Amino acid sequence: MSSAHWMASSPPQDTVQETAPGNMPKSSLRLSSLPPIFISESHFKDINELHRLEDDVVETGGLLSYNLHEAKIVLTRVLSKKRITMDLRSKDCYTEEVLVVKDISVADTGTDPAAGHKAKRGKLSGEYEDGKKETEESILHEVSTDSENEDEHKPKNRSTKRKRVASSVEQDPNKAYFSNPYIKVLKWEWFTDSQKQDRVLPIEPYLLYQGQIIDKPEDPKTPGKGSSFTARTKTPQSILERARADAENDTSSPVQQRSNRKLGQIGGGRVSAPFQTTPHSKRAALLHQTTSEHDLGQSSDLPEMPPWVQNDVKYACQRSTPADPPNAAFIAQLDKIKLARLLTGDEIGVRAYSTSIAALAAYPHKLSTGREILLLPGCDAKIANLYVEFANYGKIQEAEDAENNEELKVQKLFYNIWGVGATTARDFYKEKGWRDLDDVVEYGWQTLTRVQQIGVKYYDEFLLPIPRSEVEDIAATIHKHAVKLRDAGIQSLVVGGYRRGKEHCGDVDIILSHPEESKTLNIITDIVASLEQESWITHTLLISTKTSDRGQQTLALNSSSTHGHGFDSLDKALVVWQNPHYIPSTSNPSDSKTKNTNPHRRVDIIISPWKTVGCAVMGWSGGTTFQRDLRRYVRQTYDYKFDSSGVRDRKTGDVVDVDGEAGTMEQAERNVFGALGLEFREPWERCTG
DNA sequence: TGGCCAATACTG
DNA sequence: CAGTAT
DNA sequence: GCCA
Repeated sequence: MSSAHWMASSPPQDTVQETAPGNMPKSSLRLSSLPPIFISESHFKDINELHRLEDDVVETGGLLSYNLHEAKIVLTRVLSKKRITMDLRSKDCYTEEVLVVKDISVADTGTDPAAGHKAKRGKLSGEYEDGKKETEESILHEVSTDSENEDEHKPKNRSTKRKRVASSVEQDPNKAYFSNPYIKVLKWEWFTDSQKQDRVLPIEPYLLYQGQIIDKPEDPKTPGKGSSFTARTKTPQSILERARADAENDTSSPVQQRSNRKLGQIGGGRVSAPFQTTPHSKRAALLHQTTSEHDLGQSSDLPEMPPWVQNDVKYACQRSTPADPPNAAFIAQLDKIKLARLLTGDEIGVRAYSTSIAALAAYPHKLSTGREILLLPGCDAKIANLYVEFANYGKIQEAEDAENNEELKVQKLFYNIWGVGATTARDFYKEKGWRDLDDVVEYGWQTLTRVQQIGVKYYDEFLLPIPRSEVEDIAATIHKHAVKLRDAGIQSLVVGGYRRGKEHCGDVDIILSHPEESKTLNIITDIVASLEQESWITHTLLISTKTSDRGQQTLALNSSSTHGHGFDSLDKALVVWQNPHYIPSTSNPSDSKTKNTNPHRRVDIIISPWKTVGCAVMGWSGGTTFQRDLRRYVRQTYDYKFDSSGVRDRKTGDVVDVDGEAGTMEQAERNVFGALGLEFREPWERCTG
């Protein structure tokens, strides 16, 4: 359709590139006097749509070009500058932004979405003087400060919004633009809108980016990875890098240790698909079919299945799941695939792998055969096949691919920002075009939410594992403050990963309660304030006081009903914690009185009324799948609704007391297990992942 | 083949 | 309302 | 991806 059209490397204006005789446009729009046009394919559905649109442009006499070094106009659906420059670069077109566009009058389309602001990154982690309350506000101030002082690096300041000189009538408003040699990236809508109006619209409101073509910059070093921040960062890196490395090692070590080398290497035979899903009588068929040559020889005797397998017990809360199961290495591979599902937004996949993994984690024997897996709830042919591959080769291609995928690696980086989920991580990558934290800071700082800014700021520190002893210190401090604020009747318990026995914790979760209900009312606010005052809490990411609020309302309206507490959720505060007592290292006295380098920690403080504290403890102590299955179990067997703030009958809405009488939080939790017909599981048996 | 993995609060 | 967190 |  087009080869003739875009070859034009001749001067733009005169190349009245008439379209093929046949297709005269219905529109009278003529673009033939404009410079060559390039259409960026980003965000177009498929190549066909792109071709169609190219045809549209050609029909108007537009001079299509595929060479960015001759095109002066680029039409795109991408909106962010960052992404635009990336697109250009991918076509081997390196540019430098030119901010001032033309000499005469620059219209002020106050809405220009691309009036880019680049927040200077500069001070990231660890760079802030702690001073006292370096609260959220201070961050925001820093932000705005940064962004104001900045933006100056281009000689011509950006959109110094000059008022339009109402350049009269039909002077060509584009002329001043096309008199310069810069490449102009316009919103695609410029074309479609022009089509609609049958005239060449001023490009100005659609101008996203204007760039001057420069030589391909040398990149002598591209440190790329190793640290979340690239060399651009001023922050001293050694600590951060080590920190990150530690964190990563920690994640993989307990799992990877268990070697699988004994398993592999059965012949060189390729494992194609030993287990296949067949619509009917799938399982039976599978059990007899296949496997003979793939099951590593030890074909016949399977170990005796644990009771929960034999009895079709499928909820993770009904079985024991240790932290270091025999098949941890295999599970680690599945975790990689699961992460890929997570990052790509495949929630169903995440769910499925979580279930499979939980079952495998509860399985007490080292797997010997793919067939075994088929017996486990939540596991079927896919998982069995993955196991066979793992057994034969010691690795799983799909997992390796996921792990090495550049795009996923970057998205994972973003996902690890507190306050950034999979969707946003993908958005950062795909739409914004960011590739590392520097990009986030530099190009998007002001678009981040407050908590995301905090998440970025302490990115590395939040990834650091917290030793148990420090968890205990933090808990003791919180407990102490609670007692001070109320009385010695306060009880507290560290839950989360700590309670499950993890050596290193990702955060600290602590539940506070008091046998007297009135003593927990509004205590969350008081505790945060008190801890803030003593500088333990540096930021409050989120505080939820709904229960207390409701309590007060109920009390106000109905002063007689002290027990009318409809529990919905627990009061809680998610905060950033830092030990304010910095002990300067003797070896490095230079930073002695300089700054507190104690790492910032994520701490969740949860308040529970005593009468539901068992539910709170239970709801906060298990692994994710344990909790999920607990809710499913409770729904399925009783049609109740389990919540960390209590249990209710789904039909009547009535509160069901599962807590019973208890003197301690642990006892209360045991009561809940019993009341729900569950065998008690120690916290360290709830490591479902 | 469709449903599933819960439930709730806060933020922008 | 979508997104994220617990 | 598993299951009813």
